[in-house]
Amino acid sequence: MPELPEVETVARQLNAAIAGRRIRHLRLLDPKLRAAGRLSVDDYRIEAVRRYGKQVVFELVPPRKRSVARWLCVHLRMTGRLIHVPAGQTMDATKARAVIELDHGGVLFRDTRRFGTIGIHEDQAAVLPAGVEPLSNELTVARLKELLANSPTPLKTWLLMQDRLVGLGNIYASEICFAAGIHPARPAGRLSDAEIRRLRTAIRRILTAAIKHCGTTFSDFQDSRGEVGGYVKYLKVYHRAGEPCRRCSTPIEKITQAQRSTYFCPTCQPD
DNA sequence: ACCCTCCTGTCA
DNA sequence: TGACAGGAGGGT
Repeated sequence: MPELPEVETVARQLNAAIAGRRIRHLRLLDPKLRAAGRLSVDDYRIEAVRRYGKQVVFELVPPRKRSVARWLCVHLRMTGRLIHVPAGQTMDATKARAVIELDHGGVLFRDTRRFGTIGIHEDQAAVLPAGVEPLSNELTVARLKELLANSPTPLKTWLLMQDRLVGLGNIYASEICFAAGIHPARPAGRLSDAEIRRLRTAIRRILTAAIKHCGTTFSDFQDSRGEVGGYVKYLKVYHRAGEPCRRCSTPIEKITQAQRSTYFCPTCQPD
């Protein structure tokens, strides 16, 4: 489910709802998460909730001034959800892998496939993603060209590599290739300057629009308020195999790249 | 570049 | 019953 726009949506909503709250206790219910809890976050105050790459990061300040700040990092992977439960509402933890109990209300971590992870860190450097944030000023045409240089990897697969750009996943990678008019199998390092400019524009335009619509719900994404993402109706190619291209009516094709589905229009994205 | 694995649920 | 699903790490 969650790629950059979905994670951004959840982080913004949680920040608005619980910044300033104190964590009473982080309850790890799924034994798979046991390793996360070696550092405690109990009694820490939530200064802010932000997106780092695809992670939702709770920036924490310690209860006593002498001790050091901590970062509680949640990676939702495929099916993770963070649900804000306001004070006074009963927290149904039966399907939760973890519960963040706050001084007022709390947050449930639900995650059907249990791929999601929780980590607690004491230095921010360990939390910062390796790749470039695609919506930051860092992503100039020149920087993108540098990142792409010499890579033989097919463009769509390249877009999923989190040590280059962070935050893109399977849905938006296909959508971005379509918006840029580039075939997903083109070697990333062999794009023309004009194509690189189109690619950068597409990355920013699609992500910004998707954030504006609170992400994409394909099957089960829900934000922290339990609502679905509104970007689904804007998808041009993802999950539309056989359906007519919205631009030229050619049937959308589906191929497999790096064991994952890719969707594209063979007319709008010539080889 | 290919393979598999971690899990569970849903759909053809 | 098998294919597939928004992610990512590992191995060859």
